[in-house]
Amino acid sequence: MVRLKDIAERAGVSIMTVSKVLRDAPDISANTKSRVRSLATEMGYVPHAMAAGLRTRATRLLGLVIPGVINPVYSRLIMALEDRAFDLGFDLFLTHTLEKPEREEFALRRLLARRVEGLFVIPVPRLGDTPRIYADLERLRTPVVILGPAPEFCQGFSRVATDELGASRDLTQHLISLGHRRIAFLAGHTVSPSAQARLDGHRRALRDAGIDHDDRLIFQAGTSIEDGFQAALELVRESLGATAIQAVNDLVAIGAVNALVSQGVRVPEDVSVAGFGNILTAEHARVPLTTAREPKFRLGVAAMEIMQRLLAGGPAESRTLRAEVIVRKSTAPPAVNTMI
Amino acid sequence: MVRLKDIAERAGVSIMTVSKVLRDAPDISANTKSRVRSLATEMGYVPHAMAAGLRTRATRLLGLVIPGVINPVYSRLIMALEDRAFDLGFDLFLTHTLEKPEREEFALRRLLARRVEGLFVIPVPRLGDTPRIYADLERLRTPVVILGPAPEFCQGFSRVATDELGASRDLTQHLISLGHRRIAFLAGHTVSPSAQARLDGHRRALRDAGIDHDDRLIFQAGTSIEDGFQAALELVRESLGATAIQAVNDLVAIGAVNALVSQGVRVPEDVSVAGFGNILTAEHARVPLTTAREPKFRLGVAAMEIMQRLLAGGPAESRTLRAEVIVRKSTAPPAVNTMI
DNA sequence: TTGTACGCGTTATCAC
DNA sequence: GTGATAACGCGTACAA
Repeated sequence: MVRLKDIAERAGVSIMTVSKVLRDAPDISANTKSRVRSLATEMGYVPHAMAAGLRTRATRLLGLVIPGVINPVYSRLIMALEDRAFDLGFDLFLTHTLEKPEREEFALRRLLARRVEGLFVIPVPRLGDTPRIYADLERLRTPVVILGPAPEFCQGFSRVATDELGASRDLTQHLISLGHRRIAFLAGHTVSPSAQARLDGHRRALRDAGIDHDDRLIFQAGTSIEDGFQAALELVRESLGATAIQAVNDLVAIGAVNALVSQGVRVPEDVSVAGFGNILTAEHARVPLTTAREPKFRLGVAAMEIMQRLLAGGPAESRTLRAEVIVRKSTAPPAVNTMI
Repeated sequence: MVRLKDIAERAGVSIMTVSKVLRDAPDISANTKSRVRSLATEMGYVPHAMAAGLRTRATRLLGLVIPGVINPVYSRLIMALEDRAFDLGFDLFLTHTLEKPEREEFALRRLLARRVEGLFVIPVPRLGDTPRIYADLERLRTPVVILGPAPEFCQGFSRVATDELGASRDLTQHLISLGHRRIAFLAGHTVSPSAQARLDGHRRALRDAGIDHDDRLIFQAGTSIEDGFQAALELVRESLGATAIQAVNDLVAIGAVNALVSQGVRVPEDVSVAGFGNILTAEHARVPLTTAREPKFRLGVAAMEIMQRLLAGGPAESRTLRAEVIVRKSTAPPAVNTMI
């Protein structure tokens, strides 16, 4: 590889002069600049960012530590994150924890050895004390932004997250505003805090609207298309008079739509279906659904904004963003004679 | 940050000795080793990988240049890639091209400046001559593995890809083996080479089985759930006597299932539906579908294998992997009296 | 406007 | 077994 030294020799100037030219320093004559520049191009010079970083003590490196890119819930967030970081001149390391604590610890230590200036982390959930590596991160004052719900031991770090309860409430309110009074809720797994928050939001909206909630309308579904399918089938069998369905996520909602149409129920003419839009991207989920899409894009931008302030020496800060309800050619007011 | 120098001073030995201890060199006394090691731990020493890399001229850095992690088609591949790279001690840069040539070029140049030892690239498709950056990569002899279908100007590089034609043919053969003779095909966009390959595979299977292909059974769909829905509706309207449907991908297939059940057609009892399994992960697509899943995991492993050989100085090599047909409680032989 | 001296944190080499 | 010296490629500080 071509070094500054090589260019300097061929140009008959010092290394320093070449270095200054390539960084466009003001104290170099136009003449020298053009000569050195064309030589650099001709010789195919590629700067050595790491060597420069060693000298300047600034690596412009960031680390992303997530369970895995296979989880589509976070892909928008990651896109936005990388996009902003790239434009700001940072390069981003990608590491997967696979939800394994040892692997997370190992990955973080390796990134520290790379001298990353900051870290974006989706922590591996675990019980017990603060893991050693997290204590180390705090001690080293490494800028860290936690993405999404943070476990207990991450309280000291900055954080960006979605207001899931609020989004779910908004979704229910939307259905209520259309005139729906009996809304079935296909819930997720009870152990999931996020699923719980969505159920809570749903309940709060009902309460705020003065609607008695009927616990029979709440079904334990799960998180997949098939889970939604089965739950909706059961719902139809029980004939509870629901005119709308809200699902814990969009996959469950799609399953519900499948089940409904298979039973001759039209969507959304007869029954409205709404769900939290995590998994399927807008381009794919072209089914008659109303979704509360998590503002993942804005989340990514916010995360990078916070990172910048941390890098500038600012204190930890957290932000919770509201989701937006997106109505896709879809939700309808309750049909007069059709109930399930 | 603690440096070797700091440890050396406190331990009363030379920097060199500390360096050797931490790399577990054989020519250091057990005594010195344990003393220096405990001191390093106590002082919270974190090695400086970049400085070491500068000296050894080995960065153990790889770059991943893809359109965006939002595209679920490649997420499994990326998972496997990162996993293997990590275990082998490589750290991975993530950069998005967003399908923009300028951005791709810029990203690649930045990674070269980081002195990555190799690159995994999903190239931005473009017409015309070999882009400058690709010519540079060849000239620099940078180890590059192209992921997926490669444009003309990437012929010189290594490559891993799926045999899409073969997978589609396998899928059709599976349907044929169940007794289906009239199989509708919901095709993708004609400009997509990949969609074209899948159609070709379908046709070849029909021909090999001696089945006349009826062009009316081929529908232009697209790539989304909604596209599949519309195409299947039209299929039902036209009453062509199909007993099975094969879709260009799993989203289109799901849309088709939706459409069928909405028309009172049972799946898979009445009509079998099959599709290429790209988008939805196995955990999510729990609908009655048969899929030919691209062996993304194996693709990622293969990509890293090739990269290792390139790093060792080996020549460019390419591998095409077969997909596997996965039958999910799904495809059924043709029903006697039900045709669409 | 250009050049010299030195250091960033580490390791290869070879002498002791 | 241990350490002195130089070098990796570059940039800061200051002198010329």
